Amino acid sequence: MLSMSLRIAALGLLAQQPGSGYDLLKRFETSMANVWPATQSQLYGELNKLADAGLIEVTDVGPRGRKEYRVTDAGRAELLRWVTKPQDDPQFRSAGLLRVFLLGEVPATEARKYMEAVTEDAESEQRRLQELRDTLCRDDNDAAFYGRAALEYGLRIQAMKAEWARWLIKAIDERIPK
Amino acid sequence: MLSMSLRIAALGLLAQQPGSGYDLLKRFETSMANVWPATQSQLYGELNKLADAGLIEVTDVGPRGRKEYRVTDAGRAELLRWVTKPQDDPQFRSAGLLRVFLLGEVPATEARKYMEAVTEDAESEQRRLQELRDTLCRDDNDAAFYGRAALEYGLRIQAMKAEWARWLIKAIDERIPK
DNA sequence: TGGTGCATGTAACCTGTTACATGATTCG
DNA sequence: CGAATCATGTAACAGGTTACATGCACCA
Repeated sequence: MLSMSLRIAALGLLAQQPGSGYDLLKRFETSMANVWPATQSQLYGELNKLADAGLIEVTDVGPRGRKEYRVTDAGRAELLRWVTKPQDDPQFRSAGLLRVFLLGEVPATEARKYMEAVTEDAESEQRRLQELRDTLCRDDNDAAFYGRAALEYGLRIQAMKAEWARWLIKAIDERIPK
Repeated sequence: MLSMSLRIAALGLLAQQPGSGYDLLKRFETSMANVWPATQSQLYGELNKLADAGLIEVTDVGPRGRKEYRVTDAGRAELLRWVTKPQDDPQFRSAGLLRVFLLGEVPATEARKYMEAVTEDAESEQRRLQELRDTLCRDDNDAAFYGRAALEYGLRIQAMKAEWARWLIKAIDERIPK
């Protein structure tokens, strides 16, 4: 019962704006995907659990059994509690970094090739996030403000990653003579 | 059956140097913990699966049932295959970034307080990694070289994170008047 | 009326965590 | 001999992915 980040992600999106599971799913596919991705299956299950726990409630049932959800006061309290108590976050894991860690076990040419791919990937991710930022609304509400802040973090990560990868490639090249 | 990063982490550590599950566990707790953490329970299970799959083999059984493992040729091939084909990596997830994304749903004072904690956390992590780097051996072998490269990545991330957090705090302060 | 999109749900499976469980060896 | 450490394992559960399954509503 630790962590529960998906639970919070769904709760938080509903706090920003009410909607159905289907609506939420769209928002997960766009903005939230870069921060905490979730599948359709998982999301619908979580919404039912949130409703059972009284953190959200169904305000309306529309066509095709569409359930309109809204956060409750208890839900807002839980959200505040989670945001201000960053105790039980899941540990950092990176398959990309694991690869780097093990790069010594493959031929140097393969290692270099991998790092080149990392550079290109970081650069293309950077472009993708730049485009995303340009298409974003210029709203001055809180959600848009912090959304842009999270996006800025992603941009800085990719810039750093590309720079680091180029630095490592140079170091590999200087080592090869040995 | 996708991803399998723990499987590779264990295989890779054994490729760097043979040893028992217990030996491996120690290496997971120290160096590998920063890249791909694993629990004792998970590791022993994975070692048996790797042996069943013929990617590693038991070369010796010592006191207390200690099993000495070593990678096989098939294991080395699998390692090379995984490193050079970064297709099925698990998606990026960050509880910290999720918090930032949802910071608009809590009072501004709480949001600011959280970002201050982020700054401090990044700075202390940076110090921890600096200390780790200083205690590391100066070996010039491949494993040490790429281990330091991964560590450098962590250092740059923390530096970037601290800088970004300070930038965001400034932006929050400039927004408060509204 | 037929296709696309809306809308939700279930089942099987894999990964990862926590807790429990057991016993041998070494050293003071 | 008792404590710490070496050494491996199992069981229960939570979180996440994939695939399957179903049906309504809207619009051309």
